[in-house]
Amino acid sequence: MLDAQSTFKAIADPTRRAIIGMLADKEMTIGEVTGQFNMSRPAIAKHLGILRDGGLVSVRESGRERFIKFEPKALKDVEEWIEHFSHFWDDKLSKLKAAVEKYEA
Amino acid sequence: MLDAQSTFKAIADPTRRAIIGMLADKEMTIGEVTGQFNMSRPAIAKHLGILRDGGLVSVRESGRERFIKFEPKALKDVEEWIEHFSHFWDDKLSKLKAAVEKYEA
DNA sequence: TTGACATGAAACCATTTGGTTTCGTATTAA
DNA sequence: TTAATACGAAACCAAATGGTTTCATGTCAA
Repeated sequence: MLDAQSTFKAIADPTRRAIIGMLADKEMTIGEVTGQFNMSRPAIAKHLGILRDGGLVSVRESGRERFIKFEPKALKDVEEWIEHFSHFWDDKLSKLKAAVEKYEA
Repeated sequence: MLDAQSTFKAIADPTRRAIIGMLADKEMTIGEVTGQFNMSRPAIAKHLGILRDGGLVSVRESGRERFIKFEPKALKDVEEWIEHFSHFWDDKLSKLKAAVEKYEA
């Protein structure tokens, strides 16, 4: 069902945000991700599990490896929540952008 | 110093996101906010403290009351982190928007 | 086929989180 | 002046969080 809560929880941790940043560039195995942190593999695996619960990554198994891939949709959902408040910092230019969006739709 | 971490932590809780939603409309006292939840006042006061740590609200004292006000800047910071990944769902139209933004700047 | 590799899973631990109740203290209203 | 109001602060608690170590298992390579 991918509820928003699990996504917000997932991005609340700095290690997990760093992982997302790495995975945005390319798929990585759990071992490769672990190599980027001073932390045990099980700890990283737990973080990846939470990221998956939050819909932020998917897993592809290949032999004994697991390739982790960034899934942007969940992040887009968070962005849309924030957009509810964007009129606070939106100016006229941003309203133009919104109009353009509407035109496209 | 308003580090991003405290802001991400602040919005990770559903009660706190609900509080933000209410405060977007108008300033409220701690008692008023509490009245909207089935939760004790100290619990709400703690949430408000975390929101303040995250830069999401400010407090104005007036007599025995504390008026809580939504502060959008911190949310904008979160949005900007997400924007780092927006090219995943951006299409050509969004690139136009980006171009317009650049033109303005 | 044997050993190294990549991972899952479980048990465990300290700290943080999200809540409570209780009590103290200004401030306002009657 | 007295009582109710709006809040802060402290003590406390259960559960969640973020980490560890240990062990088991399937897969690949020599």
